Amino acid sequence: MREFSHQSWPKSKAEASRRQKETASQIRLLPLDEEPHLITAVETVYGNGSDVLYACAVTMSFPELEEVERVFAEGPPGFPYVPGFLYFREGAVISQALSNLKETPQLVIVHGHGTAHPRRCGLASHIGVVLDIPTIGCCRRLLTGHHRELPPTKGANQPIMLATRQVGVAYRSKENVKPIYISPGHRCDLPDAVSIVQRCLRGFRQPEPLRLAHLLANKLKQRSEKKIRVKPELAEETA
DNA sequence: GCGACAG
DNA sequence: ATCTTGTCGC
Repeated sequence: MREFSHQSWPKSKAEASRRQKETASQIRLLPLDEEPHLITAVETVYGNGSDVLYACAVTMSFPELEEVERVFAEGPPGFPYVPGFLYFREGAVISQALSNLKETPQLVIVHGHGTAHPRRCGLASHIGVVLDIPTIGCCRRLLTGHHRELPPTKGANQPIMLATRQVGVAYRSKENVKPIYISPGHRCDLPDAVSIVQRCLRGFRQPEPLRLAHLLANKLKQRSEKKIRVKPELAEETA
């Protein structure tokens, strides 16, 4: 996939905020220009103690949802964790993982928000603009905005409102389970974002590509950190 | 000033 | 995100 164009990372929240406003002006929320055949999901997990991020990107056929490719990357965060500024923390390692893909997908689902963001430029939107690819943000928790309560039934949904604008959808992807939060990132609109995520569900809370990316990113992390765990009460005997 | 706050 | 065992429910 397209090579990541290196950027400098901001040194302050003010600078980061300014970058987001500039980037937001480049976001295009239009219907997908083609039915995707390949969908990639990318997810990052955090190392224990060590300051390392582990990213995994998984490509699946669509709508069959069979895995076709998995790639990884790891590296240091580019920014401290500050709610609203995830791109500057995870963007580099995510871009690196995506650049390892042999085949370019027609759409990328990012674990994070798209336009459901204080400056309407969440992780998914920023990744989409920088790499010029269609993206969707799919998140487990709300960062900003509000929505009415959802019935417990699968498929229930409510608009996520930011001031008077709808920036996404709270969607009950599984009965009696907390909703997921869907918002378009770039080169995709809200109806298409919701439709695609719906069609990626396979009985779990998270859409299948994201669920798999999460599992594999954690597998990479555990292999990389080679943890040796011993039950405390058995430590003496073992030692 | 206070609360809220993706990973 | 993570620290954390068993447990309740589909």
